[in-house]
Amino acid sequence: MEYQDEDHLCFTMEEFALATENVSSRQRMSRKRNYDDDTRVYKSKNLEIERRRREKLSTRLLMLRSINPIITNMNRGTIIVDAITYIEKLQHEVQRLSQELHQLEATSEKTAEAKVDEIDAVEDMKHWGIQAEVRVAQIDENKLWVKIIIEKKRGRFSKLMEALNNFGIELIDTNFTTTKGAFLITSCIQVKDGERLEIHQSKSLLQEIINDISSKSE
Amino acid sequence: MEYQDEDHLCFTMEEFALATENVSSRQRMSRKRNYDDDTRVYKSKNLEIERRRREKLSTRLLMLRSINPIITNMNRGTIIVDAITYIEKLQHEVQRLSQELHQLEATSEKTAEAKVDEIDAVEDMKHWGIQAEVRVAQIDENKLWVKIIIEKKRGRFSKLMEALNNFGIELIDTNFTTTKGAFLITSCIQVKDGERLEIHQSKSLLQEIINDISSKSE
DNA sequence: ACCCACACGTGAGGC
DNA sequence: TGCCTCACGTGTGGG
Repeated sequence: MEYQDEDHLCFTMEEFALATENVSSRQRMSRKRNYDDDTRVYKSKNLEIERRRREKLSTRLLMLRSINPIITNMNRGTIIVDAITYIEKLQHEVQRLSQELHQLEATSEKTAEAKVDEIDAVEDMKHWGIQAEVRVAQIDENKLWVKIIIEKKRGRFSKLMEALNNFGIELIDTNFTTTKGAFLITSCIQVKDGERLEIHQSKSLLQEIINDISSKSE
Repeated sequence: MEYQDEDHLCFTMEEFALATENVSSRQRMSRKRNYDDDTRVYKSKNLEIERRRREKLSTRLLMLRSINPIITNMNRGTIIVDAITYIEKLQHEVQRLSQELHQLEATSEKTAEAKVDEIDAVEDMKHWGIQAEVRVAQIDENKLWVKIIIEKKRGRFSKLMEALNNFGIELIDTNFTTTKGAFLITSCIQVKDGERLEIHQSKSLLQEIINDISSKSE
């Protein structure tokens, strides 16, 4: 835009030489830079190259200025210092965000990790050769802790609930999760008042119920 | 480091003038820049100012180079283009991180927001006249989050499971707890494939189911 | 020898 | 007016 044309450049060079040396007796050089009939005029070889270099650098500075939103001045120096402050701000923001994200992931990844663990457990179970797992532990005289893993099929859970209810087993606290291809049920169950609770019997009963459900839904 | 001292600078300037004009008759200028006894030597007024400006700009460029870790070359132009690419990379990283964070927050905040939305639904439930509480929030296009509080009565939970199963509702994750006189069920449910999921319909359906169960077990 | 990048001093122009 | 920034052409040193 404010670039002078070639002639004016040459003229400026001449003026520069004149002002530098204050020589008035020298004849004026030709307007065309490529003329070399006048051997007094020295033309540097890397004139255009230097011109391209300056142009490229200016373009890059303009690009640098264009991508950061915080600009205080159009100056060549302030472009750089603005870029520096912007880079620092971005670095701090990245650090803050990654830290925040990491912190937030730490809380929500526990479930994912647990799920992954369960998936692995299910995979291990398939290696183990049995599709259903029943574990029973006694909590107190009429409470049991139960863990059940069965194949995931529609309606099995409600049937299991119904069967347990029919056998007088009451679920106190239950946690029920589906992972790919399996139900995982952990529950604290309680037998009816008056009935005696024996861990092996309960486990057999649970296995019978599960077998019944599995055979019916096959 | 490769900065020449003042004397050499002056000498370079003299050499530059000599080479430019090829004047051999002129006497050599003094080494000190501030001498002006030789009036032939033209000294621009903004020489030191320009020198400070260049020095400052060079320093800022070095600072700009020092804060970005990715440097391909020591060149003045590559410093700028490296800064540009680094800023772009930082911008993308900030955008990615914030988006990820926002997305992660949305999963945990959606339930809260939905809960707030459903609170007035719960208020409507009191008009319905039954002690049961049903809250429904949408997780994604075919998943709902459900919270149910009903009176604790034997077999209600299994009946509820059965009813839900009959209506094509599948329980993915369920947490079931009995406290004094009540069942508390929170569950992530999923409708059958092909069925469309509408939150108010699902809530009405749940309310009907619970109402039916409650009336039958009265 | 060439090429490239940089520093230099200076004029032009804007405020 | 002065101050400040920029573009210019050139010399120079390193590869």
